[in-house]
Amino acid sequence: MARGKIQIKRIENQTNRQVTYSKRRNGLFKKAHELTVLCDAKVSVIMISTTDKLHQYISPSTTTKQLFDQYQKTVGVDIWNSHYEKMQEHLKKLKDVNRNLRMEIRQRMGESLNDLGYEQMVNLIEEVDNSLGLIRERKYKVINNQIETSKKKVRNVEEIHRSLLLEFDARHEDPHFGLVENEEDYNFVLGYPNRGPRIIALRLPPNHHHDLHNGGNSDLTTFALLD
Amino acid sequence: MARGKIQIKRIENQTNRQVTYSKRRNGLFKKAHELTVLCDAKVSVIMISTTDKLHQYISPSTTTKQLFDQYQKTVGVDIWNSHYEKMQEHLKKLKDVNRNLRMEIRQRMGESLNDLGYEQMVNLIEEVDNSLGLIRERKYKVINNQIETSKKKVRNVEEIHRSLLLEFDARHEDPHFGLVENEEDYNFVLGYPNRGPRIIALRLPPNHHHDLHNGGNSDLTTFALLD
DNA sequence: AACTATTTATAAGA
DNA sequence: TTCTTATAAATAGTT
Repeated sequence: MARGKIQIKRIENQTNRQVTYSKRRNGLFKKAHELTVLCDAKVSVIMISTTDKLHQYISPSTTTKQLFDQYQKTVGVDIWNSHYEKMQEHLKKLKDVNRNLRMEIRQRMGESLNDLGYEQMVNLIEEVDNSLGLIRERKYKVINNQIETSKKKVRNVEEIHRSLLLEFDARHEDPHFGLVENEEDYNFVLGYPNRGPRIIALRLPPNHHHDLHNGGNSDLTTFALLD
Repeated sequence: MARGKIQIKRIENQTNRQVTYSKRRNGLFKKAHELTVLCDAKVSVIMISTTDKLHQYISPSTTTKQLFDQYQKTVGVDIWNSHYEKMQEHLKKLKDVNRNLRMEIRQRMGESLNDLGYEQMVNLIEEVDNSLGLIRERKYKVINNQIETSKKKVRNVEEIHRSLLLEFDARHEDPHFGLVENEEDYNFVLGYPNRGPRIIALRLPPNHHHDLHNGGNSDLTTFALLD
């Protein structure tokens, strides 16, 4: 279109083709943009060169995805819906499952019982009753475990106490040995490496911290269960 | 670009805009096609006017879908993914919620209690116990409703019986009238339009069908509650 | 990448 | 819409 007319056919010279591609690409994008502004339209231009390089123009008022969605809607071609719709189905199913689970919980909580027939209600009662039994059972197991370990600790302490008494008796006649070192041993065995408490009998083992504090049972109460 | 330079800004005159859109659209498509041929490239031009009309040019050597797939591969993964990833996040969240709901149910059923501390277990027992109470309450309400409606039906039957007896007495001296029609009336009121059972006192009303059959209560047992 | 002769696109008017 | 045409813009070939 300048310095000579050209035929509209493939430019065989590779360099020329490349140059023309670059020039005309810019021209096209410029025109596309002018159209966008002048006519308030939405334009997407995508081009791929022979060397597989991709360039695109998209109107500022939109996105390529939006435009393609609209294209799809209009033309009715399915580009990515297979993917998309599967996900949406999956989502819907999950939501349904979720709703049912919530319903089950509500019914187990004694709510939303209007939908249940008499028979279903009787079954539900039996189930919840069973569950209650299971949980109570578990609670007692936990308590028993706590008691067992407590007993072991106490036995341990008593044994140490005895051996200390024996040692004390043994050293009674040998005034060169004090009891300081022994006390440290004592504490060490109990899990208090240094400066442990002097009154051991009233102290719970360290792993007793959370489980028994609340729920109506203090450490002392629990200890009362030991005998 | 002719008969006067123009500013590149929205053409306010609606008709002018439309005309310019049409002209320049053709120009753009022509340029796109020239580029396609001259440079052996693939070009897609999609545009949507203010009036939501869609026009497109696509190089003959390809299809819009192909080009867009390539676009996706090269750039669009990101754009597409904004949508996609959000859906996946949503999916993940739903799955999590789902898992938690299932866990709650399992715990209410007395399973998977290992993760619960003592206090939590005590709370759970209290809750399940409350729930059990609520459901039982509901059961009794349902039973009472059934009883109430049964009583009403019975009262109704008794009244009809009485009136039939009266009628029978009244017609005792008039042998022209039989009791066949009366029996049909009788059955009709009870919900048995034709050929109803003769022994009415042992039959439950029709709406009693499912609810009381199982769960340890037979029809007879339930009827025993009526007095 | 810049230049420029020439072609092409197109704004305004019909 | 289409045609016309003066003129702006694009660009092919060159530097």
